[in-house]
Amino acid sequence: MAAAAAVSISTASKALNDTGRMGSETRERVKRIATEIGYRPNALARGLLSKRSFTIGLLTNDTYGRFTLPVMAGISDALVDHGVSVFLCAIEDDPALAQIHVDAMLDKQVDGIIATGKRLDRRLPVDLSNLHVPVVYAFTEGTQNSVTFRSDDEQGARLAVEWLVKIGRRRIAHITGPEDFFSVRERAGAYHEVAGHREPVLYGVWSESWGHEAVEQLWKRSGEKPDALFCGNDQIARGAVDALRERGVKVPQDVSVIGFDNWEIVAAQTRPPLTTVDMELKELGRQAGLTVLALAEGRPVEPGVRKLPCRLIVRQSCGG
Amino acid sequence: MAAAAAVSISTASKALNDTGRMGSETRERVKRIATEIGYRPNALARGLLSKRSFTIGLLTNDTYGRFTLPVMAGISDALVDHGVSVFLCAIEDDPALAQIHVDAMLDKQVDGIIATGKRLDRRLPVDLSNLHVPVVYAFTEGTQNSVTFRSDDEQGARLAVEWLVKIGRRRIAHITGPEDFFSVRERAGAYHEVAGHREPVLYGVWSESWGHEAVEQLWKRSGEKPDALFCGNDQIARGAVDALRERGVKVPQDVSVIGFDNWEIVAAQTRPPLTTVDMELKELGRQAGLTVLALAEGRPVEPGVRKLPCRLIVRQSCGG
DNA sequence: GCCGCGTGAGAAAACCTTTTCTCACTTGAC
DNA sequence: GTCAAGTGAGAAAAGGTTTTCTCACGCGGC
Repeated sequence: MAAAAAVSISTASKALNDTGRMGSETRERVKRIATEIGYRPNALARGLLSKRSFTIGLLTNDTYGRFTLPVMAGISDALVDHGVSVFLCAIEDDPALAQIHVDAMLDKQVDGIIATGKRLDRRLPVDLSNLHVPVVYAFTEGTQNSVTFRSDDEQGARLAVEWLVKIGRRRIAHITGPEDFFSVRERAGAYHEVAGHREPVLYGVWSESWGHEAVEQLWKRSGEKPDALFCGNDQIARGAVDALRERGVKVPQDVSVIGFDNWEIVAAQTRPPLTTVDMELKELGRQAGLTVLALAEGRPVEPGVRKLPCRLIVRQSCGG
Repeated sequence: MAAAAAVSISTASKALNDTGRMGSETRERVKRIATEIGYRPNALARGLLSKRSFTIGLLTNDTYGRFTLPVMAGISDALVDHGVSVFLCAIEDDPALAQIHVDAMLDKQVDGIIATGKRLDRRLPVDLSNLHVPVVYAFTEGTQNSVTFRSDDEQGARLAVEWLVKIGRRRIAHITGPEDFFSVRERAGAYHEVAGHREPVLYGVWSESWGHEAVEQLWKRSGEKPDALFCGNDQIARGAVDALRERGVKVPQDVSVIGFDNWEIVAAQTRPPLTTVDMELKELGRQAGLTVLALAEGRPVEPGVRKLPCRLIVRQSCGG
């Protein structure tokens, strides 16, 4: 204890926290000695008293990290300035494991929990609705009266299709993932609104090979070919670009392609590099982090779903 | 406090922990009431007394998560059974940020720290050598007298090249990353030992386009072409496979290709799917986790570098 | 009938902070 | 010279748990 090294006991606390009444020279001396001996207050003891552990739990079922990592980076980024640390709990869709992690977090007196996933329209396999700590949902389905952050897929899709229209494309096809994904339906809806119904929507799976196959289907049909492809994610877009190259169709001269996700590793390595929609997941995480913090501190937060805008990342696959 | 609900104060503790002397019917009653009211001991208070927080810190500079995520999954997997939670601290090669995170972890009385990175031969930008908590290094360069876990890249490369030899390939080329990577040199060394010096090693960067370009170089040369490519990672392998396909060279009929990393997203989506070397990073994380735990509990652990064996994942890019 | 021992359960200290309360001493005013 | 006010600093409690210590009671043995 720093007090031992210096003078007293409770005086030390007041000196270090700039509280209480005391002579300025005493205060300075205590502070100096504290830094000299490298004193660090025990956060456990402090937390015991203040009921705040400066710790939050992050629950995710996204083992692969495609979506979680940027979200997490944002959360950490936002909270580190407030002295808050993050427990990472990967639960892999296992309800029992999830419960174990939640219990461990609660035991450790987390100030709040952020639940995140890999899909907007799925719940985590654990019920967080009646905890005595605040819960915020990020990129996963929340409960009634909760605060939920998600990307605005409709706006993102609109951004992409409007861009294609703006650069003069008229026959825009949409190759995307499984129709039971909420995001897929939202993006397809925006696509229809902006592009009209001149070209079909091809639903499939989230893989390069589907992108490849979808292009085969489109180009085998009679009639005019599309002059642009709006793809449901970057992997599909990449498969599509590869298929076009194999057919001798030039990207972006003959066909413009836009992806979704801005997954650097795919989008930037595609030839040509993909223009794509970024969901700004780091910003999403940042806001989620600040929101749990607000709730933990008792500041009021309006419940509901917050849709965060996407951003178009322009690379070379569009031309224009 | 459960005691209030039941009978006494310290008796409750003894009842729940199966310690002390007391009537079995009292013990049972306390336990029953505890579960009824959903009592959970406060880990902060417990940690304050026991000097064990059942918390460890994971420090990483791998923002992208390619290597860290499996390692982390392994750590979490190993420690969750022991009631240990993990603080994730992403530090992005920023020494100041790293120090902030380390300080926060120490304040929160972590029982130990695991440092992990994206490269075997680089240090994290923060000195962890004189902390009063145990430190274990995983997939990053450790300090003198520390415990360090790493993949055995030499053995992994040997596995790959021996496999190629076994299926009858004789002109095996090695396309890999920058020579200043320790892993690159180890893998190239093993390659030379097993394959001899009949084919060159092509050093480049960790990208698909380099794999693509390297194949161009190899096939433009006069003389016999390679009948197998051992690539330094899956991205290079993928670029190589794409280049071979464009040249009309059949994989695996004409040329066998092996990658490194078993990065599912690349290896499994390549056409044909890549045979590759898996570094077993999850197992590496698991062992690192158990090791900090051992150190935290005061059990002796031999310092030094532990090399963990890689495993060959056979898919379709090799034939044989 | 008395003493000692075993048994069950509570009291108290300790862990480390923060915060409130109290006390002693100084100083200024009348 | 006395009293009030003000100032500096320490004492003590609280937070929730574990552990050690103490105490009261009942029963068996002599």
